[in-house]
Amino acid sequence: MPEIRTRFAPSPTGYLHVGGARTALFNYLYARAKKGKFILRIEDTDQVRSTEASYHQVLDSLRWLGYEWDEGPEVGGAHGPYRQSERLHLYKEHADRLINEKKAYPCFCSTEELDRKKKQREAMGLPYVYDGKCRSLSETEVSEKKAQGLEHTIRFRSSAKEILVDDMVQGSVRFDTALIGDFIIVKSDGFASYNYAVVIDDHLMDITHVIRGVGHLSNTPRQIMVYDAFGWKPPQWAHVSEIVGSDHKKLSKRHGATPITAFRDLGYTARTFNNYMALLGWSSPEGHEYMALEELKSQFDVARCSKSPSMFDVFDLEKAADVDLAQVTIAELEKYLFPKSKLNWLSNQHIRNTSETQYIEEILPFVHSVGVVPEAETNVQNERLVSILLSLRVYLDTLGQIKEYLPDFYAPFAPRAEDFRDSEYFQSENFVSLAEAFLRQIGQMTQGEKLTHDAVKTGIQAVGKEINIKGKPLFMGLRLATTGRLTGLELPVYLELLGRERVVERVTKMVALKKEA
RNA sequence: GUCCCCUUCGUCUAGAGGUUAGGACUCGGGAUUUUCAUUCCCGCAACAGGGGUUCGAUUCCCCUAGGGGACGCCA
Repeated sequence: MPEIRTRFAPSPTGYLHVGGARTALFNYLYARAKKGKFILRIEDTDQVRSTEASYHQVLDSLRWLGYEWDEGPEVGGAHGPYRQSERLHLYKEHADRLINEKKAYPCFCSTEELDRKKKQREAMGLPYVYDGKCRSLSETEVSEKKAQGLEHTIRFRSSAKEILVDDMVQGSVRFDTALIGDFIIVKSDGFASYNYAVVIDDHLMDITHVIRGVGHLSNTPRQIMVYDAFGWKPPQWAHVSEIVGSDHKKLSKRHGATPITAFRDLGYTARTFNNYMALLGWSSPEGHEYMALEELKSQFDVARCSKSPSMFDVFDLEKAADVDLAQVTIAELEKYLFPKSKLNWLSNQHIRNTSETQYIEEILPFVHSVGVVPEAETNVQNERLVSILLSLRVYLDTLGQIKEYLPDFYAPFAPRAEDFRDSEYFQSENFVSLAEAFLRQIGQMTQGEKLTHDAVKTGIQAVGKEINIKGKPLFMGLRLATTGRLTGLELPVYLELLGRERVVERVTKMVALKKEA
């Protein structure tokens, strides 16, 4: 059996979003699952819209996601070059061959003329098909027109027949080529058009499986005609369902066509994203949902892909009305995410299940950007930072959320009386005696002794005995007195991480606040 | 308009001609946690509608409705 070769062929006309990334993922996974090769090809024949910046963005995104390509730009390979703009000679050669064999012909019809005819057909309620005006131009007519300097395109000469697309996902789908007509394979600027270039490239690159969005299904008969004209064998087709936004429409700027890098910047890991995207339209035969890339690489099969579209449902569109989610800042974008999405749940699972070292390594850049931890302490050697980060990880849906928690441990403590006006524990008459008793307990500890988990526990018990309260009032009162908050980590852990000095400072400030009030 | 595709809990999905239609996220309730969270248990919630075929259809066929996609010198 020949080696399986898949490819991802983005056009560098924008950034990579979830739709494109998922197509890349499927191609990558299929190649890996079948021990084949994954090829990256850049389709930059649209001279107007392709940009170098976009090219770099796309590669950057692909690298972040971890889809190392076996052949492609910046890696090379035996089937290069891998940018269509560098393969022009190949398209030319093959187009000449088709013209010589009378399977293609030059067309001098102007855009205006074509537009007019198209509108006429539309007005009659008919699908637009090229009328074949230039189909039987004689050679002398052709050279005359060329001599006049008229621009021309090259059209493929199609014949009416039925074409059966045998698709691994869609099944057998029939198309009538009479509805397609003679389509353009070379544009007047001399560049190959998509439906033609893709065939030349896929054939020359020995692509065995074309996995792409179902939007391409109706292009497939055109491509099959080109394969037939050359006498080549078409690849296996696999047209996977499109990903739609919460509005049930194809991902658009407003509805989730957010650059994949935005999710990276928010603090979702590539592991999370790959796992989540794999679940959009595919399911593991074992029914697993939480999966590492390794499992995906061995289990994925395009044959298990669903035909129905899946919704990328992570944004609250009610909130995001009139907002272009592809343009807003990361901080802004975060506000429009559903906090309880499956994506967040998966992300949390991945954060808490990775190794401690990997987690620390990955979160450090985010810690850095919060800006409250002193530069000198922002490293893996800092025990306090590391303990804090490890205690907090169960709470994080994204690495970026660390910014919610860090200031509590590092920023100056400045409680304000109005924040506690409605707190029953702060208003309680026991509050001061409770706080002071705890302060005395800490004071009894020898100089320099660390406020450990256990020391806090025994301290709390002693306070309870002394003041003669127990239960919730004891704990909540002390929590408020020592942290200025009613929620957070388990109290002993919390105080240990805060450290003796900070705890003393907090209790002192809280007591002062209470006495003032 | 023409052609193609789709429709299982709110969402991601499993499923097979006979199942109490399963799981996950969310949501609700409870237990544990002397807080929130975590964890655990329980629960709510779906086969778009109508016709066939069949002993039996959510599963196969047809129609309707709704949705999506394609119909470019874009890819």
